[in-house]
Amino acid sequence: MDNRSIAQLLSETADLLEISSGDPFRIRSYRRAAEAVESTTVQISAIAGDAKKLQEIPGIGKGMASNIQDIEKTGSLPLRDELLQKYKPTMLELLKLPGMGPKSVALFWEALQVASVDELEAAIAAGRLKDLPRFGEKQIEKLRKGIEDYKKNSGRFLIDTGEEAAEKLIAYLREFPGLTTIQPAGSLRRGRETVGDLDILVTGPACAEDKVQAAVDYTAAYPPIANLIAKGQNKVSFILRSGLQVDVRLLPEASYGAALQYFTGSKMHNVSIRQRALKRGYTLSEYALAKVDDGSFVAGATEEDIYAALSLAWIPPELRENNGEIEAAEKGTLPKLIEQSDIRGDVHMHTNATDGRNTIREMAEAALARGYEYIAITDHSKNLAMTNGLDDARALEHVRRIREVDAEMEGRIRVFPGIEVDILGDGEIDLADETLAQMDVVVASVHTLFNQPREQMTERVLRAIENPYVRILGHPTGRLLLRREPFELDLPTVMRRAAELGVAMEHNAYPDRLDLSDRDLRLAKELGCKISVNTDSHHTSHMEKMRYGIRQLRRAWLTKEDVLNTLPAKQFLAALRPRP
DNA sequence: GCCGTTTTCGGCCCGACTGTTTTCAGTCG
Repeated sequence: MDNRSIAQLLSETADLLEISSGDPFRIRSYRRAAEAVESTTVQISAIAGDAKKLQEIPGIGKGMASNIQDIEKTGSLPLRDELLQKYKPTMLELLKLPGMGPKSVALFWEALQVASVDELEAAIAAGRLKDLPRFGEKQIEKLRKGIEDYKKNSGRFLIDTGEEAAEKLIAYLREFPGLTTIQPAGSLRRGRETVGDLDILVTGPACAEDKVQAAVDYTAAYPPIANLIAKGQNKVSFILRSGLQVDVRLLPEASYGAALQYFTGSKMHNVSIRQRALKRGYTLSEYALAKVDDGSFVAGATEEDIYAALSLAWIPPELRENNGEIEAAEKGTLPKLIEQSDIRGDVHMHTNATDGRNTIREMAEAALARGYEYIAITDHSKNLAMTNGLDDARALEHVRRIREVDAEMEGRIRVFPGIEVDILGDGEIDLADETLAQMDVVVASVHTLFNQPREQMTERVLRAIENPYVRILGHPTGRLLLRREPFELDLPTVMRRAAELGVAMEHNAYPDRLDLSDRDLRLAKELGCKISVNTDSHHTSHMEKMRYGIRQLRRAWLTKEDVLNTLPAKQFLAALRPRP
């Protein structure tokens, strides 16, 4: 079993323990172990036979090592099975609703025998929550909205989950001789935040009509398949253990480009493209672009051929949403979209001084290895007590250490001192101005403000960015996809003021918290609001998540010029709001 | 349940915020 699945089982056990009001420290151990398994570079299944080796991983002790061995052997662990006798697996789903924690899940179960999102929805509709302690009108309304939102998104997976699943499957398919080109299409290729299912296109000599059956059989034998839905001439559909549905299509080389174009979508883009084809006497299908009158082949081997035959420049998949990209492709005015290699620095990251995993030096080395020219270390401030946030004294001491590391790196990479401060309930920043004055990068973070009316929220954020030391507004929408609704914040007003003040807007690149939607990003550009795309890395390995942020920027038509951290170090600092 | 040591057990990141409380529980990061 892969690390992620093991981590998931441990984490589920922690959730179940919490619902059963188990020992909080024991619960934390399971959570820590889950995190350790997820973030370690060691492949757990490879060393599962050796309890000693397992215990070398920090956070894994004797008991946890034995739990992991049980997981490898049986696919579960005794404690989890035991708890699942008492509670239902669907209760874990309830925890995903905003405002729902283990105590509420336990309460609903004990008082109402409600154990799933559907049952909760029915209970709310029937007014059965009214007599419950702690549940007044507002709480019930919040839950109702939360369920609505959850249902809208459920069934979809975050892009990184989709991408990982795709990469594994592609690696498997590559083992089969004669499959030369294997590529994901659909929303994964378009770089959407979430994917509903995976479309994988395959071609090569082994996909020729008389040979394809062997490749189809091989695909259908992919070990992680939980449920094979269909196996036909050139298509295999299945559901993975994770619940993700996958469609693999094996196509002859001549129609590969047509298929890629067709299955990449989006639907609206394809409708427009096909209309355009018809106007020119062509018809476009997933097999080819052909003449309407005699059906003769025009193009199909590559996407470029097809677009060119329609007098269009090739359109990057991220733009294919029928938002003017076809007109731009016709006129030759498609933007040169930002690329990952344009990014020169990542200016929001944490170290083990607070809740990060690595030292300043380790973060700097990892960033250097990625080819960055600079980073900013922005650990948490004291308000986030749970992260061991820095008070003024510790923050200043941290600045000193960051400067030391900066010197140690001898110019190979710059390491800027910074901090991620919280915006408090009154719009104040939780550290003194004298402390902030020592920082190159002050990220004022919205993420601790919750559940507030839109006006109040907006007012506090506006107040916070008036602080002259604040240079970047962090987590501007506090958006955690599939988990919570976006903050109620008057974003245009905030962006307008940020633009006036020269405060940059952060776009968090992390897949589950891509802060700004395509629309938000376009709006920022329109309003002249500067954008910095950061990973908020808590571990050296998190820096690679930058690519998801870049995809999102591309979807919003942004170019290198629209993003601050494509600038060299000095210009980057100069482009931020001037310090008092 | 882990860790570190005091080698056998005690300590383990906690403060803000909300809604429903009439003094606080639950959730969040």
